[in-house]
Amino acid sequence: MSGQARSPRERYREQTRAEIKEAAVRQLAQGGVEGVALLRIAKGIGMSGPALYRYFASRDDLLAEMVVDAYEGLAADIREVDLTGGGRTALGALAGAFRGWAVREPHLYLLIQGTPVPGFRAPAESVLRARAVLGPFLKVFAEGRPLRSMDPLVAEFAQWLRDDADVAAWVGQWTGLSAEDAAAPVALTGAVLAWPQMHGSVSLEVAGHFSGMGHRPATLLDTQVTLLADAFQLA
Amino acid sequence: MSGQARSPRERYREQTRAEIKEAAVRQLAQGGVEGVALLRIAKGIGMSGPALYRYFASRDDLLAEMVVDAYEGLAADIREVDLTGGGRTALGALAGAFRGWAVREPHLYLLIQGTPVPGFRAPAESVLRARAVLGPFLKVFAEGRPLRSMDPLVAEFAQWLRDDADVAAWVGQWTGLSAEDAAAPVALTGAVLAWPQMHGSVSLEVAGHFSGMGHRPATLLDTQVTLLADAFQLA
DNA sequence: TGTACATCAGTGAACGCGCGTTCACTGATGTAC
DNA sequence: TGTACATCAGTGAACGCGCGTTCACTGATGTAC
Repeated sequence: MSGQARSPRERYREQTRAEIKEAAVRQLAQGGVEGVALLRIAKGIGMSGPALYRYFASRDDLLAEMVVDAYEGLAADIREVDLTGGGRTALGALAGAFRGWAVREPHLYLLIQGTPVPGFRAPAESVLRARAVLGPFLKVFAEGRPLRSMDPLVAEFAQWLRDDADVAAWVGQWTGLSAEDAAAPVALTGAVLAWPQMHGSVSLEVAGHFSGMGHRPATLLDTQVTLLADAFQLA
Repeated sequence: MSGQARSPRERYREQTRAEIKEAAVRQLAQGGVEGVALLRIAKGIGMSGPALYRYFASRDDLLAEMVVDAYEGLAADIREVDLTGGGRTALGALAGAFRGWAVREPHLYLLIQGTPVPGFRAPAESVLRARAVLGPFLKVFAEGRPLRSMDPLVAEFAQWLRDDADVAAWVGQWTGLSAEDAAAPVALTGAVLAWPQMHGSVSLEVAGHFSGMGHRPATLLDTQVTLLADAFQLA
């Protein structure tokens, strides 16, 4: 992560941490969140149980780090999408990257976007990571000219933009717009509307609810993207 | 359920079964699926643990019945929606009923539409119940005239309709259309597209992912419904 | 209406299991002089 | 370069917990004659 010179011990430590997290992800894939068990992880990588406490303060700590890592992984894929050209092409590419990551890491997608784990408080850091995921969508929708039917939703997001300086800063960072610009609430509305659109089909696909149905999930997502692009009259 | 005369013993038995399920739902609300524990349920209703085995063969059996009940509850709410008039008004009412039930019973919504429980196979019966939920949507979309951009998806669903007699029968039952009618795949496409649209915003709302965001979830859902109604040019 | 028997609801004890976490410890690795 | 000490990684034993499920049983309720 940092470019600082690290001692062999530090290098080894980080390597072991990574190994533990990899084992945890493997267990997540097999048995869901409840299947992530420290003792079994330890056994899996040839350690005794208590040894893990050298690396993570508790099971919840490990889970919290996995959540942050997952958001970061998704955000990284989104970040790599080429936005030059903008418009509905860029939107489709973003949505494709979103779905691509989710299909590749279904258990991780469900970890961060699925049923919340009872008693487990998501780390505050994950909100920031979630914003990194949606950021590029802001850029695309800043060029949008929404249909009249979007007005009520745009109005609500405009209000939010006025009330919440953090959100305004986030929008500004990705679009260069200030909260007063008329395009700012449009960008925000588009991005936040894109989220449930994508989540709708992607989460059902990843959870297996489309099994036995005669359509390609990608076609479904493309169709949803088109609806959205039309509503914002993207080029 | 049936109108048959039941002995006092049978009445008592059903009453106890219901009581057990109510306690299970209460635990589901508190601690998620993993929080549903037979021993704790028993304690909650003043019974000893093993007594529950008179009523349910296993924990999975109880869970399976809860899933079916939940689908039935949602389907019942949907069924009561007044569809006279049709068009986007009817669609909005259906979507509102869908969200209304989910918001009222968030844990049940997550049970049937959220992250699948690892190792737990959903009962086959639940597929039928799920179709009961989507049935009324078929009726509304049978009147739709989809935009060209819907063509790829409609084509895939038309193919499915040709391949799967069960689905064709289901569509016929709600719309009176045969699989050859051009309107049949349109109805199917609309209903199945409405599902992820609604699920997208409803599941994020119910899972708490909208907390701290400055919009009314109902407005978001209405907007998604409008996109859909436009795409099918509903009256 | 009364009696003999079958069915059913419910109990308490016990099973084996895997879990998260703590503790006192051993031995290896790094650091200061 | 060598020695004394501090830091760290890892272990084995043990804790208390709650779980699903089985078993042999007791007592109440229903049924047949």
